[in-house]
Amino acid sequence: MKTIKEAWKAAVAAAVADLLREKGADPSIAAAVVAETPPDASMGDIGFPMFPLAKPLRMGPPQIAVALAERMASSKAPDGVAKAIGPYLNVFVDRASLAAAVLSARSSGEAYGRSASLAGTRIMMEFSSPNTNKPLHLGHLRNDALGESTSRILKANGAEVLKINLVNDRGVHICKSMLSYMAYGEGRTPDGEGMKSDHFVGDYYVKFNDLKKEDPKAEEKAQELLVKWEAGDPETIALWKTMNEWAVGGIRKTYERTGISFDKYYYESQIYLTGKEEVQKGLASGAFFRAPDGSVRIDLSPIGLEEKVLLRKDGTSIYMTQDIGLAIHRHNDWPFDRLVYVVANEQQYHFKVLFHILASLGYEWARNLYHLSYGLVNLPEGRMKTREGTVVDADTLLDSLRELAIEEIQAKGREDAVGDMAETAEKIALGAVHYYLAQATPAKDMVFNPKESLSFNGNTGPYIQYMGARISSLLRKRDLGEGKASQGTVRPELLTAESEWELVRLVAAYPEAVELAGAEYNPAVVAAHLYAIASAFSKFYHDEPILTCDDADIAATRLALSEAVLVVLKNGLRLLCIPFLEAM
RNA sequence: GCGUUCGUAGCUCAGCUGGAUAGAGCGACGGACUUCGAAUCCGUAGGUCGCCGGUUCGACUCCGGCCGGACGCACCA
Repeated sequence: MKTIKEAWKAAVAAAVADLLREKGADPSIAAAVVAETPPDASMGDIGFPMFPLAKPLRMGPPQIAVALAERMASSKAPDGVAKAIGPYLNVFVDRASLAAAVLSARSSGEAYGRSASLAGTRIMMEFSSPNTNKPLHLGHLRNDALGESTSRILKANGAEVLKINLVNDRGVHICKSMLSYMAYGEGRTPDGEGMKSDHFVGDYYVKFNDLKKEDPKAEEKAQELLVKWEAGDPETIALWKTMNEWAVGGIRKTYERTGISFDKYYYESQIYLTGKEEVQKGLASGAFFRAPDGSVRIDLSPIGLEEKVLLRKDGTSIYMTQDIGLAIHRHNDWPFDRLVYVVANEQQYHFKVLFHILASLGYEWARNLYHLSYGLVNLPEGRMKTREGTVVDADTLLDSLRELAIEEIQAKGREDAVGDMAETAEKIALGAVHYYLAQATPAKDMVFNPKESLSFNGNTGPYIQYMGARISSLLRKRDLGEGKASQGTVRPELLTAESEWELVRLVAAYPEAVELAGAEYNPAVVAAHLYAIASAFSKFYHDEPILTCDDADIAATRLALSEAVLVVLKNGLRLLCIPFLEAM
């Protein structure tokens, strides 16, 4: 579709340039013609507004459209016709040729929707970044889904992507769960208690609140424990290691469950001291300065901010120091063209400053750092709060969604048709969550309504999965010899119904959606497109007989269209980390 | 106070980067299964796109100012 659009755009621009020359106007403005999509297929497939040409041509937009339509009719144009519709010049592309192109998507398989728009670009994606004192919650699920699916989308556009996870495994919050375990643990283990290990650790972190009530010095003691940890106290390190293994082990299980993976893990405990040297270098080069109190700072007035401390007067580093060192360290590990940080929008200031600092140090690649900022996930009752116990934990959420999916399968009596019911239910649950998270624009805060995501109706992941399952069912039946499709010939020109044409257009436009999603780091673009296709297919399926069609050629062609739709659904769902289901 | 960001149907979200009558889903109401899977489809109701100006042939979209919410403005991470 893209190439067709561009061919028409070039043809229209050429005709406009001719017209401008005839009228003695500057022909160079013809290059600025814009191609858009008319609101309704009955108005054409590509639209060119004539308004901007009115002044230079000293003609009304409708007359310009007419003049151009005549000119294009006699000249050599791509397949299709251009018509004047009011102040627009609209192109009706040749349906048979576009349909033929769309049906060929079947043989492209997984390659359909890939582009080379980012070929040769190395992109490092940092996401998830869990703390090792508690299990993942709903907010992490948004981060993970955004990071993983954006990575897949970038790869689909030809980029080489390295996914990395920075585990926050040190600090006073980690010490709190350790202190709490020292007080209440009595040598218990996750295995002994039959608990998922990250939840086990998380429970002790929560119990720290009890500890504070019993022991007013608990906060102080946590600080002291951190000092012991930094000093390398063997007993402290041993407990820290044990509890971290529990936490990280459990978190990794959740990643496996949700289909998230990383190419490389970084641990904060191993790198939190890096960056000091870089700050010293910056001091030497004059990018930073030493304040009267002895601390090292940077003047941020060039970006409209004040000063930022980079090294304390005692020479110890802070969060920013660490991130400076880490970015440089990573670029040495794997020289990237771009580095994308998937981090909540509350850290916008941090990244703005970080990027400026790295640029001040003279790193060329610092210009291609990007903070993929996303909003909070709230509940209908308001914000999730650890203290109030309103945090929706990821495993529990998936468990309850799975239970609901099982109930639904049972209610429809599809236990046998589905095969492994537990596995199917799990995939539906994952589809529900990942789609719900994907369909919202990343930058915005969103409300997660558990009840709504469970409904499996309307604009949801399961709805899209369902359309995939229906098409799969048609293909199974065809393979079993049902219907006449296998005796017919696929003839693209037979796709004449409006619902068929709508599907052709949407399948044809899918690669552009993937490209746009990549350019914007926005999986919601793919989600919206998939829903549009699923919805259009549902209408088509309802209105037109496919397998049961009497005409063998029509049956074969409609089935071929369904297969093309299936290719898009499969490819698109994969980009969104939503499992595809043959049956549900 | 300053900065960033968001404000579209009762609720949850789209709106192709400035174009044609502002769209979906949920919820409400009313229809469609002896026929390829009804986890579906069709219809009705519901909007001064927060408010006021500006730029433009044209603004939900860009600019300015208000109003309202969120998040920042650490020698915490």
